Amino acid sequence: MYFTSKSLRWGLRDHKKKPAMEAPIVPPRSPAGRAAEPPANCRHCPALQHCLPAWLDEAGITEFERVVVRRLAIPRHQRMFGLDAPFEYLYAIRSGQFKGQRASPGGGAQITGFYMPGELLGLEAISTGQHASEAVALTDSTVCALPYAMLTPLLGRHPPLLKQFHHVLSGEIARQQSTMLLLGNARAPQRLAAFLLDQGARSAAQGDSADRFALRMSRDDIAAYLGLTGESISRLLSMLRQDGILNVSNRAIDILDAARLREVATPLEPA
Amino acid sequence: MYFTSKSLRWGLRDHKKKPAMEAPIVPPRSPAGRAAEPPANCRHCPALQHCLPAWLDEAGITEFERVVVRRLAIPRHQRMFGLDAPFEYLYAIRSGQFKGQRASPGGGAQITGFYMPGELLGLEAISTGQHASEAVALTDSTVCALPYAMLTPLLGRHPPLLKQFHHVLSGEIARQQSTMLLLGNARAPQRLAAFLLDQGARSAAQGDSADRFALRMSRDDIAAYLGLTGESISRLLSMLRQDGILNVSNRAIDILDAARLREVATPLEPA
DNA sequence: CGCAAATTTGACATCCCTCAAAATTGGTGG
DNA sequence: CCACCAATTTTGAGGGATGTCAAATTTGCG
Repeated sequence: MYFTSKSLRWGLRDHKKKPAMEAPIVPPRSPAGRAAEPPANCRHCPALQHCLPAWLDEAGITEFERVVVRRLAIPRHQRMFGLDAPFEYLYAIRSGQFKGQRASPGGGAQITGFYMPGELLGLEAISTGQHASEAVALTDSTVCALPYAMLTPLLGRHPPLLKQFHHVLSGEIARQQSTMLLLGNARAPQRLAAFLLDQGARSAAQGDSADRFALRMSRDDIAAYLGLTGESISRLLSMLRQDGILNVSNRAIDILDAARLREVATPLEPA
Repeated sequence: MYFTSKSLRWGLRDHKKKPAMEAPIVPPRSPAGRAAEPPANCRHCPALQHCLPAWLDEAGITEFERVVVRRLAIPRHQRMFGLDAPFEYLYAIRSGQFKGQRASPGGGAQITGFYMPGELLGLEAISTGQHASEAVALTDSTVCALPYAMLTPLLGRHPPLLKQFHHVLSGEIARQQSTMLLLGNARAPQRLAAFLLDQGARSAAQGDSADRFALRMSRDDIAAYLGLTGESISRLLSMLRQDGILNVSNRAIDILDAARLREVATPLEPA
């Protein structure tokens, strides 16, 4: 039988119990109090070229730095902002890596993206003034907290800043569309292959190798991003290894045959 | 066996052949040439309160109208902009409804959203200067083409416009996150129930009834949005009707038991 | 009124989840 | 530096949700 009536009540997927072992929430309203870091210095920031002030002139950068309240250190596993927290800051990643996730009312969670240095976190909250998702550090990280209320007037006065801000917002929309395409149309092997290729490309964008990199997230994180289970990720990685496409050593990935991996990610059309 | 090696080559889902029967592409570079419509008049636009100039003062609206080149009529099934088209305009929906979709290299397609009056189309293209997705009218519609290059300087001079623009961009990010949550975490009945509730809410936001409305899109469109097949949508609608939750008459939906529909959309957690 | 397209319904196949247990890794204290 | 334990990862067996294929029915449009 198909779709029995009682099947309507089937719960969301939610396998192992979640110990909710996230790090304690840090009060988001006083980021400056968390770490006595030196004030931001964009000129020497390794992420500058991917960040908001990328195209600002010297005077603009100086003004921008005055707005950037302070650099923050976020240890691994710590939440930077939580669900339903009031929106006050955008966070620019200076170093490290984050995951963005949204909880479902049924207890599940979807990871909406992984974020690298130069990228902005919290963009979804501008609209409602409340964070609809949360961000968790995957590695020890540093970020710059940008008070949105002070950022806005700057945008009006510095066209390059405005342009870059819109570039970032639009890029996030485009990236999420790609993810939706994966979630809605691709089978599991294609999802994972596309994910690995994307991770490689991002690794390259940060100046590292495109086919040798370390995954910073767990199998379950990858699964929650791709709409699969951790077990499936594990099985698929084993297959790719057996096929000689990858070397996998725990979280270290070595792409041996990128061409074949691309074939897995993009199957040919049926003749 | 599980995930056999050759299963890696499995194609993307792609059921019935697509006759690619979309309407002919209208050259996107000269929207003013398509229809000899009167110039835009935001003050009397039914969609004003959801649109960009919502919070502008009189002088601001006048200036904004000078930027809005012209109103366009887009007949049902016509594509407004296509994949890989160069980005030049944002399109504000004045009346009607659109679907946004992104093609997958394997021949499939994911519908990234349905868009109502006052909403903006083409936001994903700001980042790269190329449209990564396409927009197709679900009903005869009218839109306003906003040349992005002329819009930008206006944003810097009118803070309410800038604020509304960011509200729209951020809202689109948040909406897509919700869709990803559905695609990655929810079973088919929950996806459809959530979709129907959302359609009802949007109907209400346009001033109509929240539990009596017409779906403007086909079953296959709903399926392509929810990551399912048209057959599944049909079956699920039949079940909801048999359970007394809905009345379905072709594309007319009548929600009889909204409380139960919400239960289907949000199953209780396992004890 | 007639035909193409959309929808519904049925039977069957399969992809991937669920449950379970073994193996490995990483962090921590001695 | 090593031992220990928790967390993560791997692997296996089996079942269920939903896709695929096919045919019947209804709807929409000229």
